[in-house]
Amino acid sequence: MTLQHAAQRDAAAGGRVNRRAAVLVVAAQLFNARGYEATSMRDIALAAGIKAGSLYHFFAGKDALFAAVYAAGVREIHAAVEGALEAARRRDPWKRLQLACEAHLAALLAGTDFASVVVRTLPRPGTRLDAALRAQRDGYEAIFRELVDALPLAPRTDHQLFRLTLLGALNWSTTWYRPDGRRAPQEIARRVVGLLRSARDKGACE
Amino acid sequence: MTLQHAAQRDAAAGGRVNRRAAVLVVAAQLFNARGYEATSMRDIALAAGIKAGSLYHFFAGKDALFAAVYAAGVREIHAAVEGALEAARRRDPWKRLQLACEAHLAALLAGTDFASVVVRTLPRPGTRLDAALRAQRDGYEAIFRELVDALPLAPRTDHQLFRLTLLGALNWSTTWYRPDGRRAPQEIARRVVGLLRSARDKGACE
Amino acid sequence: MTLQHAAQRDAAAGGRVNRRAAVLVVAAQLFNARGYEATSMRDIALAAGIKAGSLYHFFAGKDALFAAVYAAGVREIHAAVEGALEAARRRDPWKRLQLACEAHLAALLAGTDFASVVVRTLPRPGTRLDAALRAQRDGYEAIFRELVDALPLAPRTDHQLFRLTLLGALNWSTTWYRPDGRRAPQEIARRVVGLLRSARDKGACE
Amino acid sequence: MTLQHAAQRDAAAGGRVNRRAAVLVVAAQLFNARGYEATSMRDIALAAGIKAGSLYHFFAGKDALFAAVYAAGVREIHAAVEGALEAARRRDPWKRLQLACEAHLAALLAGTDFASVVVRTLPRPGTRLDAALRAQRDGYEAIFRELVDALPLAPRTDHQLFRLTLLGALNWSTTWYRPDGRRAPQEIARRVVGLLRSARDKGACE
DNA sequence: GATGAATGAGTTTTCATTCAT
DNA sequence: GATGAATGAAAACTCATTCAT
Repeated sequence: MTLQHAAQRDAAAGGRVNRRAAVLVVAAQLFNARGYEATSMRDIALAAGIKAGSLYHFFAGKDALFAAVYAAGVREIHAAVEGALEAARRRDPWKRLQLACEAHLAALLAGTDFASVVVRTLPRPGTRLDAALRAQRDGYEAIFRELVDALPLAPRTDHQLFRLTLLGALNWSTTWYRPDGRRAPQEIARRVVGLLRSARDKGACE
Repeated sequence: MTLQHAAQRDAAAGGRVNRRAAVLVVAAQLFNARGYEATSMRDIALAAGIKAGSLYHFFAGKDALFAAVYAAGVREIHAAVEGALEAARRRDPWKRLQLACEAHLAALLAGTDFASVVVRTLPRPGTRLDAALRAQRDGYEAIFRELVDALPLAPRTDHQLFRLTLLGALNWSTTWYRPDGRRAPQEIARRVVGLLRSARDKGACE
Repeated sequence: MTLQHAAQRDAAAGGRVNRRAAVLVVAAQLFNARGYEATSMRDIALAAGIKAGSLYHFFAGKDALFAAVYAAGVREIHAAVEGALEAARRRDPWKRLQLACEAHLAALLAGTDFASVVVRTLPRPGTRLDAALRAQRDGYEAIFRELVDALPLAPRTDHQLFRLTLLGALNWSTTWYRPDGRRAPQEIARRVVGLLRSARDKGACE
Repeated sequence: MTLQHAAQRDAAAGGRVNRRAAVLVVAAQLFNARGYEATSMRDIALAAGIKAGSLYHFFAGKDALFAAVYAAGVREIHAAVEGALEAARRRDPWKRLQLACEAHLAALLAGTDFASVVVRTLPRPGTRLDAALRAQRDGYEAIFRELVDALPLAPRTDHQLFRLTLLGALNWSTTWYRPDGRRAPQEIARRVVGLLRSARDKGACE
């Protein structure tokens, strides 16, 4: 959001201010639409209105550019979720989880391309890039570890698997969600949490 | 499974038998490990022990080869799930869903590369390839539509979202599952279903 | 003509008789439509209803196949012109030239693809193929040398250039002639000869 | 001419100046010597002293490169003929036609490879390239339409066929002309026009 | 005769990257 | 900062030809 706004402001101002930010924005769009491999540096340069060689003034290479996009994506989701939790500091654990999920999914499905990239453009496993990005993502997911651990779940519930199931269901929605659908991202998130809540916190069945 | 076995048998026999099947197997491995774009026809040919040009005797092009791999994957998962359901024809709906999920996840996480490709190597959206593969997958997912519709879910439950949540959680596990983990695919599947079950069916525990 | 008829007869008879002739026919079509380089042996095989490898039972290679097509074309034009001249043995030289030109142009523009290939698909100069084909064509063009030499042209007329001008004008028509045009090949030929005749044989101007 | 001179000057100067022009020159040579299909981008790059990939900085592809060569050829012939006509504005129609033909044939037979390509390297009919080039050529040939229409030809003479005959005879000479021949291009042109003139214009000799 | 498989050399084209200007 | 030129490596794919069956 921030990045995109900055870029748009610059462009509108005919400004030379933050070319780097503008590059990031179009790169995010393209990576998101076509994937990492299928997006060429030339494509990005063209969309950014500069020449391919100029990209290397801002980023060491394609990997670095992608990493920057990814990092921006993680920051964006992170900020959205933290913001939501900030505003609900005193609510009960389920409500907090629900709000976090709503923010998470809104960022993924209705936010900028930066957020989508994080979930949709998986770095090739095993690469150096992969390790770097994984670290970023893990930092973010720690939030959900805390949120889930705070839930009054039945004993013997596997908290880790609960978290992975929840995030998996949410993240997977990027493969089927269509913006014109009849459910807004927030509602989807609320309902998914609802599916996993039910009798969970009454300690009933395992 | 069949394909891989056939190919290995042939190779072991020093046989000339089914080169096409052997190509499919290594292609599945590579597509799975690196993704579609990052896997070159040369890589596949090299791994298959033939020259790159020879691939075009068996497959019209890279797209066609990928489609064949994908189709084999869908068939494999489909067969596994249908087999499991066949053997449990008289069981209650939740049990049937659980068995289907176990078979689904076992195929994805412990099966051949064909199965994994279906979930992990998403074709670029909008391509002709994408449409073709989507059709194949949709056919398979119809099974789960039936299984979910058969559940005694609380009224006003969104069946579609229930199904998408379940499959999302299962499919997403391909991004975090490690074979050396302490949970077998079947157990993971059982527990995920458990998380979604709980009091869903009017509070009764299985 | 002969070749094509033979091939059609064979095909109609479901016959296995003269596969070679059938290959020649489709090769002529393709060479004519696309040129030598742009026509692949596979294309030819496909159009002939056989597999590419089988072509090599009939022809030593692509060059040989083309040479055979070309030779058939030369023979065809040759036969047409000789036939016309045969039937006009006693006519005056201009009439004989006119009839020859009519036959020549009819073969090129309204005959089989064999004839067109001779004029439209020039072999790459300098190749062995080129030399071979040039010989064939030269044999044929000798006819026109005789016909032109028999004309009562004004003294000091360059007979060779007259012949080259005439044949050039005729042959070049393959680049602009459209079958739906308002002039039939024979009429075109007659008129071209007419343009070159005029006062020629009155000994007037040079 | 201009292009070639520029390129040669650059090369002689060891200059870095106009690589694009140099590429055009060698491309014209090769297209002319071998034809479109038989000339590879590698061949051109090699002859131009650059790597194959570098060609794509100057031309979008092989088609575009050929089109550029062809356009240069048309321009060249066009300029030569217009120049000749310019210098003979007040001459009689037959003389003007003769001068145009001389310029045309000199360009084809003794000019650069650009000019020859126009007549000798026919694009495959039906392709997009074909249509583009045909338009270029048609523009040029309009000159001859005017020149022929200005002739005092006998009534009922088909002007179009007269023009096609003339140009056909001239253009076809590229298939038999050898530079060491005893007739210079201009003389050939003059004589061809002479053959078509004769008593055409009401029996008067020039 | 016929063919399916295979190949080696080739095709056009793309791409991330470098660097002198 | 910016770029035009250049490159080396690689991409997908084609092709004429061979040969065991």
